[in-house]
Amino acid sequence: MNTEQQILDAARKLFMIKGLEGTRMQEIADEAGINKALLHYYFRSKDKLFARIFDEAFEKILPSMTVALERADNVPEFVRFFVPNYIKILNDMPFLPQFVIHELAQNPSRIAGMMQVKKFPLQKLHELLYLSIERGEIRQISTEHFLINMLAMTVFPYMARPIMEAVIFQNDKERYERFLDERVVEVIKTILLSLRIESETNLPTNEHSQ
Amino acid sequence: MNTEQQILDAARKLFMIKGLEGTRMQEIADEAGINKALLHYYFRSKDKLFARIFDEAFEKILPSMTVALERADNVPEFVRFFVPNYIKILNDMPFLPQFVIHELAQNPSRIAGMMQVKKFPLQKLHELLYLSIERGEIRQISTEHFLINMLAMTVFPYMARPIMEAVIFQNDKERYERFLDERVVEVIKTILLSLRIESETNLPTNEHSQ
DNA sequence: GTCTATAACCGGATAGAC
DNA sequence: GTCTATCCGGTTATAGAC
Repeated sequence: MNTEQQILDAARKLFMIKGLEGTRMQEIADEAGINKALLHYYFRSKDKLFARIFDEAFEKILPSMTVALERADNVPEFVRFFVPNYIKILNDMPFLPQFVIHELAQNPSRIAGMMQVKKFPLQKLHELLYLSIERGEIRQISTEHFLINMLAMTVFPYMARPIMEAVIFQNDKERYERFLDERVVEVIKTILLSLRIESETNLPTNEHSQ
Repeated sequence: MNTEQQILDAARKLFMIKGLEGTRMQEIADEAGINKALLHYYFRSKDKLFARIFDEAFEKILPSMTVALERADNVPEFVRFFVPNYIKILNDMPFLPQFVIHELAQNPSRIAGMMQVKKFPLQKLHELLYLSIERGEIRQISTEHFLINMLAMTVFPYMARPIMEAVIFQNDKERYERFLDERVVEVIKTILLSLRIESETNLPTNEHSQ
């Protein structure tokens, strides 16, 4: 396995949890099993290495929404496709949202150049939602509140894990893992019920579980 | 106004957004309008000053739940009391959750000594919820999922603001503020509907709004 | 209590041998 | 490409005058 990739893996692991300022170049070198000077040989500076990791992380945040919208013909279909797929990403990279948000809070300009932000298909979701509302299939709700509600319930258990695991689960890691496994079903159920789609009360329990 | 308080105010403001590693002692001194050496005179070290701010912040996270539970005789009452009160705290300190979670992710042991964690009245909420479920007033749901759903929808719009404001609201700060104002009503409505309390469909819109 | 000056340390970056 | 040794700037912390 080549050195550049080892560095990127080590940097990702550390930056994700400890952030830009909290991570030492020495730590990255140790984690990658190489010399500190090599980091500069491959990436010139800490800032450049970080930018690479951040951009790569940001890439993973938005596209799954686009995919889910392309495949869905109605709101329940969208929810049932989006939630399990997003949770799959979160299981792979549990610190992703926390990382991106923390760094964006310090340096909002990082988001400026990102193309995906402009391409974000909010309009597509809006049309899907309002078609359903006009048909009387779901209750009146704004696209923004709907989207934030769904994202919140999906993402929050991962972001807030340090405090939730301690306060609610007395630091029982395994119980928290099991709790996270239940989220796919629970989030879909809660979202659809809150839209008052009565016929969706009985949901399949494992079709989308990982 | 005394120097110690000025220092604490400055430190809180900066630590909240930039974190422990991201904040310079010089910045805190400048913000407080005093000399850098005075920081050490009053708090000995950066770590000790930070610990003071962190503990004080953590204090604000849990108690409002306890209060809401003490005053509530049933689930809708609890939700209607908790959500607006928590949002009031978040409006005062929008970075509070992000701050606590980020620092807890680096150093989970910070939570170890906190008494409030052990005092957290999960059992009380559990009893309230299961009484309602047995009475057939609300659907079957675990206390943990219910609590996380409510917290997620309440807290997430504040935590994720940097990315949500950019992606969904094209960095329109005022629109985001208005969106946040709508959350009290929207979160209560979504939670109660998702529990299938049909009679709660029509909610008062301003009783608890700030 | 508050300041200036400085010590002590740490971390990112570079030079240069191999 | 990879290493050791070193530089240099910045940051925390302290000494000591007022």
